[in-house]
Amino acid sequence: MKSDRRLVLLYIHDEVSPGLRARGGASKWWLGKSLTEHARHIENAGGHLTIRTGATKDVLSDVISETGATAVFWNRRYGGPERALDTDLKANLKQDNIDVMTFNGRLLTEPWDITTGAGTPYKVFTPYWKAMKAAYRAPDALSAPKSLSGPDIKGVTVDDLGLQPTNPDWSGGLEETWTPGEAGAMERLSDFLEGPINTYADDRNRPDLEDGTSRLSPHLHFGEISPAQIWRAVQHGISADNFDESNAMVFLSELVWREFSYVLLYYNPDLATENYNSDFDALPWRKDSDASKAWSAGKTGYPIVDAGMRQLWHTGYMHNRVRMIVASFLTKHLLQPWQVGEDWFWDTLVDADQAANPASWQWTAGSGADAAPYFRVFNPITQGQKFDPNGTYVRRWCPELSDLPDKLLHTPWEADNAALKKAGITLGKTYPKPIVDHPTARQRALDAYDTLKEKRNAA
DNA sequence: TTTTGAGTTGTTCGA
DNA sequence: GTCGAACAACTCAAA
Repeated sequence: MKSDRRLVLLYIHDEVSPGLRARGGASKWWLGKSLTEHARHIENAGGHLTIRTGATKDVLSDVISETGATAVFWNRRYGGPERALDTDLKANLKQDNIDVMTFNGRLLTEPWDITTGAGTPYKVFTPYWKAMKAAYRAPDALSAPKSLSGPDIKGVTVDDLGLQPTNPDWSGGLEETWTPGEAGAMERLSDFLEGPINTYADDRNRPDLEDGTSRLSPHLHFGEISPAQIWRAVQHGISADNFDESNAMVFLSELVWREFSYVLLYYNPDLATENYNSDFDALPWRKDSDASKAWSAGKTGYPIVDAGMRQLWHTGYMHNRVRMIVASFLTKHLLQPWQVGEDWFWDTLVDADQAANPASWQWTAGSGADAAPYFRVFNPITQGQKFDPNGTYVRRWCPELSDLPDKLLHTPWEADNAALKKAGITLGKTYPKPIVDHPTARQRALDAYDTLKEKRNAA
């Protein structure tokens, strides 16, 4: 690029173009923090981030006429409505003789790059993962531009976007949990690489451990760190013998699950609303808003489930193991449509992602790609005992159960009156009775899922 | 074209 | 307490 060319750094806050899914509350909070950080970073480098609101098409055309810009650059998006908008935008700009260049800033590879031998997109994770390992080499990092000078055109402030919650401000727990922005992301990565990566294969399943997982998902989602950076850092560590290779590869495989979700989204734009496997259209969900309300409020009476839902509400995050447990509980024990859970997560997760969130919900429900077999119904009691063996996680998020002995912590309904009294618990008052009986609910789920089999056989 | 082996994360039951 | 088998059948991916 010629050195006399100047750059307008522009963020368009577009809430009006058709088809876009409105951001959830937790996502808005993170976005606001992240934009503030990003703007500060750019100011420090001598540049300026311009923020505008409105339809992307209109904003861009204004900015082009104000500045005389001759080219526009952006990173590609993969959701259906986003692709339609971007394709249209590109065509219009080209018609006006504006150069357009788009880049992959979000993924390791484009969703269409890695295909089966037959040229079709992968639908099973393991062969996709093998192909990715064989094909992908992280590019070397480019150095940051020396100067970011550009015209300082008018825009709005981050505050003007109204992204922070007020009345009530529920963001305290998020605030104390996260450091949005590139610096926070880099710190998370280096902390993770300094130790936890070497025990990742087992410890990633332990919600009671503070550092079992990387917790990079929201940073990845908002582009504060790229999967290529992570891949490169991990590969370097493996080559230098700094990391235990098998543990490190499990971590990379999780990064590739994220890629796989984007393949699914790219080829299935309705991923967040429609069953990937349409057989599931016939599944007799129960529509029970009391049940789903108890679930989202963390009042099911199953401690590991409630702990997870409260961690989510408080911090905008839930440990991955617990996500599977609560998702299985909602879709199987309570037989609520997976979309109900997907929606709730969309609103409350700081890492809510249009590919990973629906892909994971569908995986758990059984309707997704490479999904869990229908008879796999997580037992919320044994999962709690296995992965939160000392009850640290449950005690943290359900403090009203704290004084129960470890042995009863995941089954408070089995405590006798003396034990309950000693722990200061009144079931049904200070902590709910189980909303469903596990064996009964499990059987009900298996029966409901069995009807799909019958329908298939009849067809 | 046909065949073959395999497929994220579990639970329960009975020996 | 531990261990292996059953829980289904289907689709995918590659040979």
